Amino acid sequence: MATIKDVSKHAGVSPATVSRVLNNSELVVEKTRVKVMAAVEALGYRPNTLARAMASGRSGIVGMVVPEMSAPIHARFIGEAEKLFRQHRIQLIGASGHCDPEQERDAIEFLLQCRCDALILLVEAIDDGYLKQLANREANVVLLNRHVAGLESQCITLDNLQGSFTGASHLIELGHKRIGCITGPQNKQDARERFEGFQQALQQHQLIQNPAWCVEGEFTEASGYQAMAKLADQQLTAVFCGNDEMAFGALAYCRKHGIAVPEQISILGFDDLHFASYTFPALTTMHFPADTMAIAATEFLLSNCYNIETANSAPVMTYLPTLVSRDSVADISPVE
Amino acid sequence: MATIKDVSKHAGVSPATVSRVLNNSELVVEKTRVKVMAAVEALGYRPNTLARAMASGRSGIVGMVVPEMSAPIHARFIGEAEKLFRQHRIQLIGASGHCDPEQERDAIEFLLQCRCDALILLVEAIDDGYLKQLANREANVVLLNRHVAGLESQCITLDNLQGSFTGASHLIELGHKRIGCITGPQNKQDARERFEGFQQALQQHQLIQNPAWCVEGEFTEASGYQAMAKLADQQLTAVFCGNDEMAFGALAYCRKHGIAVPEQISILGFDDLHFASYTFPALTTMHFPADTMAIAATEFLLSNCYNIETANSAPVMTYLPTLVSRDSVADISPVE
DNA sequence: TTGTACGCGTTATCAC
DNA sequence: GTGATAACGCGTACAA
Repeated sequence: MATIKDVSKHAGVSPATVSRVLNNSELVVEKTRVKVMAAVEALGYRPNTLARAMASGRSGIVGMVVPEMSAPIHARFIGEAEKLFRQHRIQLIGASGHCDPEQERDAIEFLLQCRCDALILLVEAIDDGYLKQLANREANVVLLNRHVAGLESQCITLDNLQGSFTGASHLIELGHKRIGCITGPQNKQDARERFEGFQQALQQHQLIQNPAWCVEGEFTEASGYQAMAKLADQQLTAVFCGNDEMAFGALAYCRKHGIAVPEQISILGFDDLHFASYTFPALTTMHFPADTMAIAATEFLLSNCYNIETANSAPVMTYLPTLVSRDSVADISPVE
Repeated sequence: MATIKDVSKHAGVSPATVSRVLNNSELVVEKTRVKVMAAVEALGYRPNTLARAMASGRSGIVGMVVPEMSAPIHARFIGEAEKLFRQHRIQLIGASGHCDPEQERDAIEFLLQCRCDALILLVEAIDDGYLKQLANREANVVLLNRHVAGLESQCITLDNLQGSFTGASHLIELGHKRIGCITGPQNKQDARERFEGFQQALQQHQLIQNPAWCVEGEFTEASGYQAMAKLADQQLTAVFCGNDEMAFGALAYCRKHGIAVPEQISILGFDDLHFASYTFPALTTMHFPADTMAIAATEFLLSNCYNIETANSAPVMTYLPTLVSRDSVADISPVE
């Protein structure tokens, strides 16, 4: 593959001049520029990003760690960020952390070796201390969906507590009193927050909180299905699910066992996955603005790390889930 | 960040020796190796992947282009490949082509500038000529889901035609005679192949092929929904869908309009997305082994580009979709 | 077994 | 405006 030297010889100028032309330096006379561009064309020259990074001290690479690249919600994060970054000729590289402290750490170390200019981290298992040290000494870091004390200005988070509070309140307003809950794994922060918001809503309305009505799932359909099996004979009128996938599982259980949703039982999800509108009944759920948050993280770095000002260079750092009403929740409040 | 020179000074050896230790060269005495490793630890040294790539002429980067990184099926491709590559300390970087020739080309050029050692391409719009030239001159290339004459040995494809033939035949064997079809966009190769297989199956069983029974969709739920609207009054007993997403749309239409699936009409999908088992009724569909194919592509490159032999270094290049029977297709064959 | 010196392809800092 | 030249951090012949 042709190098900058090849181009310079072909054009009869110095490598430095070629570099200037390629980097849109003003200090190049039109005639020279044309000559150089012609040589670039003729040789099919492609600047070497690696060499460029070495020389300039900027890699033009942003790394991103998500739990699982193949999970729909994470794919959305990556997809949106990649699209926006590439418009600015910045390469996003992804790595998966699998919610395991060692694997997350390994992923981060790996990205650091690639000399990423910045890191977008959606990590759950790794400890705060490591992240703080990372942010202070090693790299430009944005934390997604995680709150670390001292790093507030770099955390883009979803207000899970407020979101599930809103969701549970919606159920209550519709007349539901016997409300069950399928929570996510309680070793995860977001699952805990979502459970907490649910509990607070019930508490505020002085509703019964029966431990038998709360089952811990694993954020998967299968676990939602099994959780619903345990909840089925508790005479509940509604079930609040920690995420959509468990809600899908719960829905599947109800269909399988002839429990009509929402006539016999209402089901509320959380995340608003793409498929939520195609279940039967279509899932009422709390919308998680993943796209918006991915874009916010991207714009934050574009501005803070690359000095590129975008339409929205001071992105909002905390997002609120909004209720998306579909067909899986019934209004059972007494008729006036 | 510490460099190899810093480490060498700290350890009191030459940079070359540090390099040897880091690359597991045999020519290092144990005592030296310990000294060096201690220095590495002490300084928190991380080898610079970029510099390493420059010096060795190997970037250790594989690029991958998919139509849309946020689409579930593509996310699966990327996720699987990344997982396997990273075990071998190879970085996968993804870019989206959006099914547009210019954007696909741009994505490829961009990856080439990053000096990827190899490219995994899931591109639909770009022309064969460009790909051939690329494969012959520029890089190690694997084509996913695309057959290019002359590049057979580097194409990992799904036998769409055989798959839809199998699917349609299944419908026919179950007694269906009035079978409609919602095809994907006919400017896409896979959509055409799937339609072709469908037609061949009908032809072989001498069934009617009414043009009014075939509607072209766009591989999206919305288009499947609309297509089903056109098909609803054609007295069909089954509809073959070019992919699952359109089948989801068709399912949604049926529910909305009180058409019972599969009692009144059977629906068959194609792809076997994760979500297919959670629709109502659960979707009968043709399984697209995306995970397996992604792993095949990865192993192919591991072997052919990095000389790393894996469990399965001579992967199968053509895959056959298999029928996954769920609940959306009814047996209406006359009782014997 | 270890050290020296050069090259990888580019940018940046000087002179001219 | 343009051209030498020295970095950037590492791998690797070659020498010792």
